[in-house]
Amino acid sequence: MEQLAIAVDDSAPTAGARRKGRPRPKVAKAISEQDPVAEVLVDVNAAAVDHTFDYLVPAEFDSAVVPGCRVRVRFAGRLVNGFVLRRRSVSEHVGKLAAINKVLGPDVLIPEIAELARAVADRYAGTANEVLREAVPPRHARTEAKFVEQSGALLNGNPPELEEPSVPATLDWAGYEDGVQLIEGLATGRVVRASLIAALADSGPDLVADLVAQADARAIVVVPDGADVDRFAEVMGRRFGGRVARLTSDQKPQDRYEAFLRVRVGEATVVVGTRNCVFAPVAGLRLIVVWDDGDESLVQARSPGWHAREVAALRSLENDTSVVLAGYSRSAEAARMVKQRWLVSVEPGREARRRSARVLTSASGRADDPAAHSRIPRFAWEAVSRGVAAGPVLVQVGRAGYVPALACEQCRAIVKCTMCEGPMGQRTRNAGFQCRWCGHPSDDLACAECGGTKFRAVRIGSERTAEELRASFPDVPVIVSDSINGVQTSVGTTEMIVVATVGAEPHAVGRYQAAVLLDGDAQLVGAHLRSEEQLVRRWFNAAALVKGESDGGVVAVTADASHRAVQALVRSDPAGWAERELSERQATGLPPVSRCAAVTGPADGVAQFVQACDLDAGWRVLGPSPIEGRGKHDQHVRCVILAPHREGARLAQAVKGALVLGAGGSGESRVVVRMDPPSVL
DNA sequence: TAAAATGCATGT
DNA sequence: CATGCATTTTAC
Repeated sequence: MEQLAIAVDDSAPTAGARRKGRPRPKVAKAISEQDPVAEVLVDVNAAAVDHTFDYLVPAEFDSAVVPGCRVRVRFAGRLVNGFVLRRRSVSEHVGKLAAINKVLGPDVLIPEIAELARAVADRYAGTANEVLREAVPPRHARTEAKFVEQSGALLNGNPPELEEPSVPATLDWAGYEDGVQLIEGLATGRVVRASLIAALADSGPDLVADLVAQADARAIVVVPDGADVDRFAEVMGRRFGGRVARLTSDQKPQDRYEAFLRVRVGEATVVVGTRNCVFAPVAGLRLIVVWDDGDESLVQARSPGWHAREVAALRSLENDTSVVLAGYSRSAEAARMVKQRWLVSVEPGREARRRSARVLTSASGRADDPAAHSRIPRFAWEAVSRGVAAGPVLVQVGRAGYVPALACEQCRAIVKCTMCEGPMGQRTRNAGFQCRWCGHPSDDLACAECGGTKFRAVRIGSERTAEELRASFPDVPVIVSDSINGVQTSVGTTEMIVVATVGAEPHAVGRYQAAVLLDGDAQLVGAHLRSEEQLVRRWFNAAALVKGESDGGVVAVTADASHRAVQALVRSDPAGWAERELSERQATGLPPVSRCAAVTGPADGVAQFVQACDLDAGWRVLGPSPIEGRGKHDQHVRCVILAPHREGARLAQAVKGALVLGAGGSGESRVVVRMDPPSVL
């Protein structure tokens, strides 16, 4: 083939600097002989440009332009980054091709992840770019240099020597129904997909380490937050040594990129991290574990809002990788997957369940004496008092602060913020009144309904709970772990009372002697679709922090003892609870039985958008209904489109189609579309 | 998304 | 028929 020489405009766009009559110099650049065309996914976030564009490969970059490398290209007049996905001999594009401007480092995006990003974008009606931005951490050139040979490629091809993983399982898997099958299935290299409910007495990291060991120590472990990463990575590190890498969102850019590259070159094959690590390019990946998949931090915050559980499922399908959703409870989604037989259920048998703490409810103790108008009912109080004689005691509360919500003493109306309608409260004992949403302070508060100026607390926060406990147990240290005082990740074995908001419970070394779960009733009535599911999840997570019954471990729940959520805890039966919850959602046709698209924005924009979607006649459209006015978006509405789960792909396609046509609008009239948001209704 | 291209009402 | 602003189209 003759050498291609094409006039290439490679000068940077210098606006205004160009003078008339003197055309910009065009230099003829040599183009690669072999496969001169590169398909580039440009980093421009618009549904309409969510596909590759062809560029010419200058001969000087011939060896560096490989699938998966980052490049800089001229697109629509500006220089943008992009990933090379393929090289080809010819282009289908009829117009002129521009040349790649610059190559930014080695191939960090492996084909498997490029395909996964595409699949995730399709599933969520988003773009591959917005997925890749989080799947591949930002480049850090100095760090990268350490991993790159002179050729400009990652030192690949000669995989590093890895120490053999320690293989044996350390826990009693026979105590789990179908536990042995799970372990053996992994060990023999089969693709297994399971929903694993951990026995409250077993440690999560130990369980997961067993699974990882069976999978050849080629695994990804996704956990909700940084504290979990530390706990899990420590145990993994003990068993798999240098093969473990942490990949979290709170790492500094260098550390994060270094960990990523250690995985990319095959030096690390066990990844423990927060949600983004589900995209880690582990060589020969065998298993993905998602821990506590009901936790909403596993949902990507930005658009398109993918869930690590779903990404893991897609990756498992595309790549024949085993997947285990594990935790002390079971999400409604996991229950659905079990029901569909896509996942097998692995749960503790009778004996294993018996090793957990004893659960006390108001039905199990003596009735309260009438004088007790205290925050903590008598039976729970006794649990604290007995427990704290022997070790740390956890008190789980619903909200942070002193008084999270106030009501007018006369008319009982909840006192709302004059700026944003948010609930007014007090953060600490001596603080003034302040809005919990927007922080707007108010010294002279008056009831909006009747003008009353006397109020009573309708909710009690962590701060005031701690105050009561300090008064009752003057000799015992009481610490608070919440968003105001800071979140404590662990406490020791000494006697103390730990007041923590849900999700902020420190782990106790050697576990708590007792736990008291307050505010359950309040969380059960505010009923959003998922509030009960979240509560059950938090209860089981808290119960797993407590010693077993044989060591005197006690969990006291103050919520209505007849409620099925409480019953699930008493019987230690999260699977049964999830199954029942699922059949209830089945009856109402709500997620996860259906897939949904939530469209939010100004009323006319939302209506136009829904109109523009090519909806199936069988799908349901809920709304538009006004959304809670926080700040200035109070005119906004929301429509929810519901489709049967099996038609989810078509729903995403319909929504994406409208987005591509620009039906999303722009500026003030822009609408936001989310597939399967964690909270509908 | 951001620029370019086209459409369309308004004004001389 | 020019001019400004809105809408649509295109980007390699």
